[in-house]
Amino acid sequence: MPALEDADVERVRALIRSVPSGHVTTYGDVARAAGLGNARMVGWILRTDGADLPWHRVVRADGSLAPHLATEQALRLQAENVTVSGHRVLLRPLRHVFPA
DNA sequence: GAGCTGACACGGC
DNA sequence: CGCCGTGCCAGCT
Repeated sequence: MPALEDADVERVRALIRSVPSGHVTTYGDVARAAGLGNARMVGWILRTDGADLPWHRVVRADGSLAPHLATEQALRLQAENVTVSGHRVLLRPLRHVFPA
């Protein structure tokens, strides 16, 4: 019965807000921590209700960024001292892990 | 009601 | 290593 509920959306928003400045997380991690089946849903939530969130701290599993956001996202990340090479971030040392 | 689209992940090449 | 194709779930036309 996995129809996206308001509670799920709020959970995702809270998780992203909990990511400290200078750190980044992945869509997959957020999805798993929020109890969502697919990481695509996280992207969908951010697209609809993520304007007021630090969405730039959320990247793909391999550290790459979505084409349309790549430019601005990279800019914002660099402003937080996050190393960005091209359209890709080094999440190895900066990856924020959510508590199980 | 059916089909296309998308702020993703993963396995191959 | 990086690019490409396939699978997933929900929403929109």
